[in-house]
Amino acid sequence: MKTQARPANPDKWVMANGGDQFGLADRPNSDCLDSPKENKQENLSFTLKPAASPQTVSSQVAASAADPDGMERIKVILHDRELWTKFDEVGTEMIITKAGRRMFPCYKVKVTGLNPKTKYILLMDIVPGDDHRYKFADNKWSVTGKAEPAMPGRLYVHPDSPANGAHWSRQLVSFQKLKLTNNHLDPFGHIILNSMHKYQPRLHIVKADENNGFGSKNTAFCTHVFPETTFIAVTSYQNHKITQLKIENNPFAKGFRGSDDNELHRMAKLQGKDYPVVPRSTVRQKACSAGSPFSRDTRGLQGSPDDVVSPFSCESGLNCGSPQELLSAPPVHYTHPHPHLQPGQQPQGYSYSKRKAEENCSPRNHQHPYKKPFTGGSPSEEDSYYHPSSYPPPPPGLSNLPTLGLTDSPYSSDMGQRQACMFAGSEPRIDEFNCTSWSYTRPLPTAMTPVEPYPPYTPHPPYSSSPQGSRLSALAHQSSPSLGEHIPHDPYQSQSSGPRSQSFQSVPSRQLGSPLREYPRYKPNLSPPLYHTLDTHTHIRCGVPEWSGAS
DNA sequence: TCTGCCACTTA
DNA sequence: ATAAGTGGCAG
Repeated sequence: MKTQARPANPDKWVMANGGDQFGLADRPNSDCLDSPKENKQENLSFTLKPAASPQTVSSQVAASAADPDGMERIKVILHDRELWTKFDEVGTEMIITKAGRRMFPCYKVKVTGLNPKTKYILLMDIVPGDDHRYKFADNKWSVTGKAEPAMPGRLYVHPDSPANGAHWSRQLVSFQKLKLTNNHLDPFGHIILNSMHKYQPRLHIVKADENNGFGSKNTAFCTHVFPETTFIAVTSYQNHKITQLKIENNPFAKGFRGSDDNELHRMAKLQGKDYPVVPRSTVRQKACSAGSPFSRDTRGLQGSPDDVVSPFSCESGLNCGSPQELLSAPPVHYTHPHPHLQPGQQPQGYSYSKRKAEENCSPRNHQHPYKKPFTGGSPSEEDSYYHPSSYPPPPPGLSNLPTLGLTDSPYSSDMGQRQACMFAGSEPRIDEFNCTSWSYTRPLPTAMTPVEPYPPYTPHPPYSSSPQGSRLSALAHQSSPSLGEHIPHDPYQSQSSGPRSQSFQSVPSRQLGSPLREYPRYKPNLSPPLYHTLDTHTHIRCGVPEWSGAS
């Protein structure tokens, strides 16, 4: 399979928050920025540049020389990290439905360190956290077997992409419209996941500058992973505590908030009774009283220090990996999947950040314990920004260009419709996920790497070592219409301003060989939103979506 | 387990 | 007003 490089410089790793056990995955989200949808299609094929070699572990400052693209200076702070942590401590569950379900908490990040004039594409993907299938019994999660083959990995390109650094930095980037589905034949471009499997969202920032455009040899990119965003996909909530957290925090679930009598009456009404009934939640909770199954052992371990910033991901010199990598992101996997899940695992309370230098964050990384205890202690740091999105999406046509960034204007008005694009990629796992943040670059297989079946899960996958040379294969995007969104602020956002600790982890770039696996893909043109899916092996497939206008 | 429908809420 | 996001529940 693929090689993996290992980190060249261990030093570089920065510890961020703890790593999770989960694999990492990241995907970009940006709601705030979301704009309306648009479609753009583009194919991208590009090669990644190697990031500069990581230099400093810690700060970005040093990065410049080694990091011509400045990818290492990019810092990403998870918005509303405290909320994510609350869920993570219990064992986050995300509902997946045939029609597609949004994530809650919503994945929003504050991105800093971008060159104001350089164009970037922000995208997310969600990779398997490990290769196990879980069950929830006795009020706790446990492994029941081996994971099913990964589905086609899809990428969700933030609707505002490509946009310049000033745009992305202006407000929170929200991936609010990203939806999760259990329909392997999903035609909407939603991210396809398997129920009762653990996943790790990952955010990728790809430089889409003309000078470094897609299509060209190297494309710098960096990947940020926030361990606290790991979750288990479910068709219905398993842990009552999660249900309660969702109800208490998601505005759309306000109707289920029991406070008061209202609830009793409501319940009674539902039950057709005249008299108040004890709120279900109450009942359930009692039943479930047990502590959360997930102990965050692992996760908890991840600990996030304060906020989670994943500043460095890029820093490592490599910052960037190729987009492909993204696509095929290696599964990261931590050794311990969830903390909760697996007992023996190491606690990740610490986060470490490594630089990508090494690329690998292999499990070995685990070694580095994160330091932080995971408390949520830190105040929120996140961001403070949020914002309306209003970028116009680029015209649909533009999008085709291979280069994402290049073509269009940044959020111009057209964007109204930008949409996120999905790419199908291989599914990487996070095995190594431990790393906190890192960026990687890896050689891409050619654009189309042959498809490989889903790589077996390896605890310590090898990573490709050299950051350089990675190239992206093409990413094709297509536009998809709908994704863009604006995001209102969340009620949840917290602001954090503090210095950030970065908690996120960067993912190693390994190259995975795994290209996208094939999958039945949905047809590109379908429905309303069109998304691009990219197969790895196929190379780009971008279907061009048309955008039908749907939004 | 998963799906469809329900009542409720936000946008 | 409509459209769409929520969890609960019955099947």
